[in-house]
Amino acid sequence: MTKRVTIADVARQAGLSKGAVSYALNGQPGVSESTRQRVLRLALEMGWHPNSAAKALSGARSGAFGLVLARPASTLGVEPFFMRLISGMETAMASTQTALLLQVVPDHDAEIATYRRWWAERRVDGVFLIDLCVDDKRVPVLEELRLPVMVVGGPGHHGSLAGVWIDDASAMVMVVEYLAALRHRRIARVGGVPGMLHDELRSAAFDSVADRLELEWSTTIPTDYSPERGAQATRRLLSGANPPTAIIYDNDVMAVAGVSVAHEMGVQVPGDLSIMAWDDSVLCEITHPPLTAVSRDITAYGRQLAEHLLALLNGEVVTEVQDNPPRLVVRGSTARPTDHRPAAVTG
Amino acid sequence: MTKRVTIADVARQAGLSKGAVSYALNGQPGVSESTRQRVLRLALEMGWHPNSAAKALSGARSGAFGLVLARPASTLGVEPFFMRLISGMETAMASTQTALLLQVVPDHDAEIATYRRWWAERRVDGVFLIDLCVDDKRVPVLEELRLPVMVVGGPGHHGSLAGVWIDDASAMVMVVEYLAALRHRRIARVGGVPGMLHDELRSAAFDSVADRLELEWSTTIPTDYSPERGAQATRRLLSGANPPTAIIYDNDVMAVAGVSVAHEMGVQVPGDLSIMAWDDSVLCEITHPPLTAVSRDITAYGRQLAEHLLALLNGEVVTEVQDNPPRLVVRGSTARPTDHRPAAVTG
DNA sequence: CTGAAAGCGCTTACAG
DNA sequence: CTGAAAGCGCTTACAG
Repeated sequence: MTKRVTIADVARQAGLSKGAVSYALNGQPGVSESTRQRVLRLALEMGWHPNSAAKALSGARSGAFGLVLARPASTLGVEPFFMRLISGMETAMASTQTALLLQVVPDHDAEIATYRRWWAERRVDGVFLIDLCVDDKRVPVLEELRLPVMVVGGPGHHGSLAGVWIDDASAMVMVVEYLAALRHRRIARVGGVPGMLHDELRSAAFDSVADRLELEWSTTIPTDYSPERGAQATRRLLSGANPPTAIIYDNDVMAVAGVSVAHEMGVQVPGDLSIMAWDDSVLCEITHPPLTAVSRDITAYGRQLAEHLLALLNGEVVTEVQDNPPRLVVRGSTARPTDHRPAAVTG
Repeated sequence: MTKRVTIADVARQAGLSKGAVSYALNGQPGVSESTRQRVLRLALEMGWHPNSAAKALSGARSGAFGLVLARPASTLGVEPFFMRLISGMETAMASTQTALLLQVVPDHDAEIATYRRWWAERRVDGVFLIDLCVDDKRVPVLEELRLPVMVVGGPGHHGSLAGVWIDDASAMVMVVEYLAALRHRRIARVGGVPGMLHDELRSAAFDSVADRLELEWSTTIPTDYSPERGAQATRRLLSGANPPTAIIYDNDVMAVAGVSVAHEMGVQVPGDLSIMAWDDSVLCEITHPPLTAVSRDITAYGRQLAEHLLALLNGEVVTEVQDNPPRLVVRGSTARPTDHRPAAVTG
């Protein structure tokens, strides 16, 4: 096991040419079924694996997909989202021996430079584009490079690139309707980064449903998804003269931070304040009270994305695919608000 | 930008042979300084990047390090540890254009198969070995493959492989001494998976310091690092006749779960129960009360590991390196225990 | 200091 | 159905 087995070794052992062995191994026509079986068995016995560099150089695929994360290292570890997404992707990629190349960079310019380098180096067969923004400058670059891309997000705003999206807007409607049904009339949202598409979509949906349901009051406070900013937003909301009775947080970590702030300020959850987290995770289950959350199957989403990128490489036409809609998981952090004032609005 | 620039293009443009250009580009002797500068400038202008497959095939490095994570997808996202480690590694790797190949597998057998495949495919120049166990069966395989390896852990138990370790044993002594100084005499530990080296080291250190300090009582409950098991262990500990006054958790997520269980059971933190988390993270800061924790600079650790793996590839001798020791970050979850019984042990 | 040539291990037309 | 050969884009002895 100290020397690597090449296709020439297998060919010699089989008494065939390298070309014939290659055809047999790759399921190409031009070789009899019995020969193919014999070669396959022999390659397995001899412990042959294709040299990935040789394979890539001779025009085949590099056998890797790329994922660039342009978030600060500090934020990265916090949300379970990424690791879930990655492990979902790998589930689908494992069957085709495709590896995942991961790169962490500081910003979108460095991300674009990475795509250009990967393209020139022929490093990857395709990439996943994450954290899609409105007017995203990465999109035209990827279109120009003609690198196969699967966008994590949408709908729309990714030009001619393919993508898989989850319907956050409908989920937001569901969430607000749920809170309204509990008789909440003052609902706040601790949002994400304006300009990021999913944040814009959630904001727009939130505003429109608040309008339609004729809520007494509603507002969105933008954040950078960090627990610090989530806590700060919560303090600001709760110290107003007429605080909200429910807050929707754009991620799990900020929601947990929100619960802590409520505790600190002596605000009862869910008695005085209902709290909702957007992405469900184990964090939502272990806090006290456990958090009602919008749950998306991130692992399945990752799998979908990888499967569609593989399909794209196989020449299938993929444009915009919708993944399963989020579900509402009701736990202990949401309830009908305690009435401190005379009922006015509700009939 | 639609056609990739090769070394032949650069050579033609420069009026040199491909060999000369290669020497110039790689800083090899055999080319004048002025020629080298001219070639370098030209390559940059033309947007040349080496085709990674060609480079790897002609005997050079593949330009990638591999990391296999053999943990279930469910556990993966939860601990911020991995993403921090990874982003630290990438910091060091970015300067040498080395990419990180990430693979998630179900168990150690699949992990070993991945190493064998990567070796045969010449996919990676080296790998990081994580979650080191006592009598780890991955170690002899990697020794046999002669693949450059940097072990994340130790000390010892990794044969002839190189590794970087953090002194968890001393940290455990520091932690227990701190709790003992607060007059805790009944200390429990919610540990990790027996057989994993760092768990064994922490357990041994815990037992020995408990012994030396003549604690009234001490115990370790093993878990799988999941919050469920952490919560379960906490319930068991707190419902005993004579519960501990302090619990040390082997990760942040279980510590947070422990706080929730205490809340549920009406146990005051830190009045009735002091809680300590092993790896500090933003989770420890956002809970109420914020958690006292053992803090390790995971990003720096990742950087160290990558730097040493690069050094190993450059022919430097690396055996066993010790990284900075952990620090104790005192927050609100630890305090002197409220005395419910007549003082007996302390003078 | 420079150029021509072989070779890395595959794939893929092209003849037989 | 099979074999001999060229080629992918680099690196690296080997001559000059």
